[in-house]
Amino acid sequence: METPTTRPVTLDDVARAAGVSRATASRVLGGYGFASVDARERVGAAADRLGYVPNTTARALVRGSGTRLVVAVSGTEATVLDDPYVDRLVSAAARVCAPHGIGVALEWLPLDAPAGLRRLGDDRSVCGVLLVNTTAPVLDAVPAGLRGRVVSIGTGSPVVPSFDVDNAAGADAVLRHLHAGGRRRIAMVTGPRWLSCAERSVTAYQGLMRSAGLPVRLVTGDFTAARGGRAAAEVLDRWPDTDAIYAASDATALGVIAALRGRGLRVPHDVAVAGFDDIPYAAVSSPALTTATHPVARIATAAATAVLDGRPVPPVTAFPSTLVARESA
Amino acid sequence: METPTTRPVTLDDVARAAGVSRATASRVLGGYGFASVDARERVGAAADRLGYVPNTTARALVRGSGTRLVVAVSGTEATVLDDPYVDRLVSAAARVCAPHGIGVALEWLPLDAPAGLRRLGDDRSVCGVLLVNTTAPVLDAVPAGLRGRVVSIGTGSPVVPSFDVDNAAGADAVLRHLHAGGRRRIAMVTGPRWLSCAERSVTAYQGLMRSAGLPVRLVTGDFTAARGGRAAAEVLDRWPDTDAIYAASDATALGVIAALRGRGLRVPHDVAVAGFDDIPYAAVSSPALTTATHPVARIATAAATAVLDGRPVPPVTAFPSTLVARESA
DNA sequence: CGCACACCTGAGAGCGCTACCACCACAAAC
DNA sequence: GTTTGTGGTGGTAGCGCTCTCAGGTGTGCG
Repeated sequence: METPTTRPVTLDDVARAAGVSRATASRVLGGYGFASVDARERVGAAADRLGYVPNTTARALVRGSGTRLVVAVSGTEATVLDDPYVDRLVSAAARVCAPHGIGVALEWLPLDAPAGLRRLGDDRSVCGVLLVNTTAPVLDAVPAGLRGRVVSIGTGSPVVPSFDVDNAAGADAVLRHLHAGGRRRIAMVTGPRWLSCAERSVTAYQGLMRSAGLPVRLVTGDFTAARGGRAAAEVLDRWPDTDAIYAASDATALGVIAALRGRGLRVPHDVAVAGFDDIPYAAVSSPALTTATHPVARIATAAATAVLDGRPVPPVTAFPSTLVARESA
Repeated sequence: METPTTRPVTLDDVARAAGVSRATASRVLGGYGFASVDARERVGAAADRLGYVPNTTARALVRGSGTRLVVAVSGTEATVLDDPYVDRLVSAAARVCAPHGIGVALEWLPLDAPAGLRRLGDDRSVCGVLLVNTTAPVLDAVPAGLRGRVVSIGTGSPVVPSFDVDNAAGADAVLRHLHAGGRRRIAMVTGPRWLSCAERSVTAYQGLMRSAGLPVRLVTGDFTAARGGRAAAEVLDRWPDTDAIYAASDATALGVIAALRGRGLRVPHDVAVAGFDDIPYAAVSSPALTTATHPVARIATAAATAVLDGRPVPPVTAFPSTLVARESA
């Protein structure tokens, strides 16, 4: 219990106090190999009494296991690091890693400089990498030394397992809801077009519109509210009779609604608006936002767990997205 | 450049390739002690050629420096870990720590079990702790071994330096704006009352109301939108003539606005609403939210930097909060 | 009694690195 | 000539831990 004020308690101290060798103490505390009941009890008691906390740094060194999980975020500019989506990912990963003595680092990995990946692979303190907002070429360039320790959130690839929400299903649910509400001239504000996970929603949108004989009205966005506002203006300028806008993110949808309101249009009376993500503020916006769920924390938790476990993972893990019908559509 | 496929490159490899001893290579790469120009060049070239990446785990072990910064979040229940505020804090800290080879862990530290702090102090892999949403008694209980490696975000204490937004100034700015807009029956939905940083806004509110001869109308909230909605109902039930509500967080304010709208009241015409934080969605809510800034990322960055540097820090660092006047008030 | 096969233990070799220390060469000062 | 630096270098002792390996002590069986 009482730390000797200055020097930290080591395994040697515990072993000495328990009257066994360091090896035995390690076996007991590590829970592997053989150990007599007597030894187990004595070591456990000594560890408790001395307040022993294993030095995970030393353990990681000898095991060669690494102490950090790196969340590598790509994108066109470093400001993506400030995205609430990334915040949520990092935070959930940090929560999963904490009990294992592993910390999370957040780095920006420019898409045009995948060499950074090699450095991560050579860095023995890195036990795994979560690739976010990346592209297939980058995934294909993952060095061999990193295989099995890296997963992608969003973009898929044959070489790196990916975790993401089922974008197509979410888009499908939202668009069917819009259609069921009588909307026929439905525009979509997309995410960044280079992002394959964002593109899956676009494909779903296009497929559904075409099969229903409805016009395809696409405007490119970037998931942000500001861009959503500008995109809404563009939609109305190009297709003034639009009666619904499907935004690829809730932030975008909120921006769309604000822009619509600025033009004197009522939501959902004149134009219905639906988003994607079900962020906390979707429920309290005016009008409350109709959207589809995006279990970001669950995705990050699963991805981090997969890397930590190190077991083989199916190439694609898709999390269901369900409709949340509120007022805006 | 070319990693020998299997075994990672160590300092020994670099030293051998450069024709110097490991000690010299360490000195060159570590940038300390003496080294001839010739040695510097040879070691640098060899390191580049072999693609050497220092093993920060080994470095941390021998230096006794730790590889993780723990964000310890307190609160009444574990769900505070899902707070967007915490996400932002963790993410910003992870970004600061990454270049130093340090990872961030997120843990819940129950207020009634500060013993967890001792464990963190005894854990040699922990290089520092960021205490979030904690209380003065917990801060006073910080073990000696942790002093100098722990800072608090929010709550202050004589023993642990604290970083936070200037709550009082922010509250002051918002309330003066409300008053200037002609509002005289201003209610406040507070944060959790046990949280001293939240209480600073309350004190500012009370002081301002009293000195202006206005009624004090307090309802307790918890920073969430859901609680904000219920609090708004309570305000209107108790004081139906309320003409403004100051919420301790933007999330709360959004909940308040939704509840007001549910009662058929117009914002800001019937009741003005102001928040605190200036979250990204404040600008696109309907009506756009009047609020005061809360530089969460800057606070976390400063706090993490302070812990990493290890230099003495002033007991209190307050970040300015400025009014952002929009439509809701 | 010998032998196999459990179960259990401690010595010790590192993991990759830093930093202390001894040492060398050479130059300037006594 | 001896001392006292001063720039440069290499040997090596650890940091705290895991895990292999050699060596115990028992028990069951031929």
